[in-house]
Amino acid sequence: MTRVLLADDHRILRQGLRKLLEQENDIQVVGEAENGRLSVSLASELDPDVVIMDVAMPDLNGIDATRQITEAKAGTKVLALSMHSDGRYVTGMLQAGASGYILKDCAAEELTRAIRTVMADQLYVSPCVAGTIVKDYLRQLSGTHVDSDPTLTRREREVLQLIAEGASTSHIANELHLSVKTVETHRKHIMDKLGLRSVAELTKYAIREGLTVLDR
Amino acid sequence: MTRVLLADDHRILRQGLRKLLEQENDIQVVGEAENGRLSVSLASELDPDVVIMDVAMPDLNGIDATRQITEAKAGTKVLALSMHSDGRYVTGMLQAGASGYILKDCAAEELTRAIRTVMADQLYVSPCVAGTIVKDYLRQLSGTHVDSDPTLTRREREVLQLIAEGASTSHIANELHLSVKTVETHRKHIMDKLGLRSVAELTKYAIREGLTVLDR
DNA sequence: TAGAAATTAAGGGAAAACCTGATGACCATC
DNA sequence: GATGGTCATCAGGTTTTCCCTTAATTTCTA
Repeated sequence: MTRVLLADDHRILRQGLRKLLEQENDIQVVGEAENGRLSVSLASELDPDVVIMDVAMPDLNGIDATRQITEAKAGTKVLALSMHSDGRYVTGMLQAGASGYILKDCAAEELTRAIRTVMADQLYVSPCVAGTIVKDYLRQLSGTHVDSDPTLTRREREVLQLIAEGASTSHIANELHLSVKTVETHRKHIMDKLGLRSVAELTKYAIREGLTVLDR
Repeated sequence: MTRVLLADDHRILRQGLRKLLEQENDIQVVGEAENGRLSVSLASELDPDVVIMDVAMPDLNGIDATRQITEAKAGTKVLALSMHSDGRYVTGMLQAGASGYILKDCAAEELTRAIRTVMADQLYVSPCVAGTIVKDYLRQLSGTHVDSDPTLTRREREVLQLIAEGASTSHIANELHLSVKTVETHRKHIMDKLGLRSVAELTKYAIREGLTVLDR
């Protein structure tokens, strides 16, 4: 029996996925998470075989959540379920340790096939996004390995996402169980690394990097 | 028996909704549309009682699709199912003739309740978006006619742009030859009018409104 | 294993935000 | 020509955040 954790910020989608997966007699949904942070703690608590992970989620995005989950327990498979076939999301998720990447545009059969594939220790990537990966791969082969942006640490990305979502310093401190002073330090490091001096600029950077979205 | 047409661009979500709705013995899913244009032609072909309509869809968006459907046949109910609680989407859908508006964040029970409510010729609006509507309504009552950009004054837009470009309060005050206190007041008015609480949110709003750009 | 990077956090002064309140200026309309 | 509205301007006082420096502990890496 494959035990599955669902991580997506839309409850109706989670409930629908649960119904679809419950039809399969070798798959069992053991939990649901409405944001990335919750998915990390539930993954460690429930120890599922597979986490179905949306890429764009509030609080902690799917990429960083995936990294935390796969690093905490290498056996846990993460299957990305995304609206976007954007190359940055795909490579980001796979680099973060995801074992598969499928689109919300796919059929339920593809989802179950993907689950069984990653359970067999193989990668599953939607045909429609595979092209993107190959393109990125070829670009990398051709030597244009551009590392122009300074790399933020995990913690810094986490803090940046919350800043860009409009959270105050004290709110972030609470959320991450840190002192206000620590959050301030992270913010300063982020600004120093990026050469930015305001929340407005940080927000734009976060949007470009896909750490936050423009709605809401 | 209530006959339902599902219009959403994500197949996995449509399949999930279908499974959820099939549990109800007074509801029957008679068709699925993956974009707005298809939903219009399927609505006329299948003549469903209710169309569950995503707001953001390719080809033809949910608002215009709703307008075409309700104009073609007044009896067809449209129930908006959206990721966003943004006021413009909500009012846009309702003005286009939708009988309800619920969020993807809702539970399946809320979806079925909404379907039954609109079938009883009543409006159903998610509690979380009702506030937005009431605010818009009150603003309209108070006399200010609703433009594409409702209530920001010229000065406020000027200040907002500078905020979104990363300028500090004192820099804005200098730039506009104002006191810091005046700039603070403008900022507060902007936030109050838009219902936003942080520079990050203001920045996103400004980007959406084209007041600032994402580059640099 | 030594050095570097990451994460955590404190103190203290400067700056900004937040809340309340207030003054003209302008503008419609009654 | 008095009234009520928004708009634009700003002050005082309180709370919060920002900024700079310093530093301990953990973790990664060469």
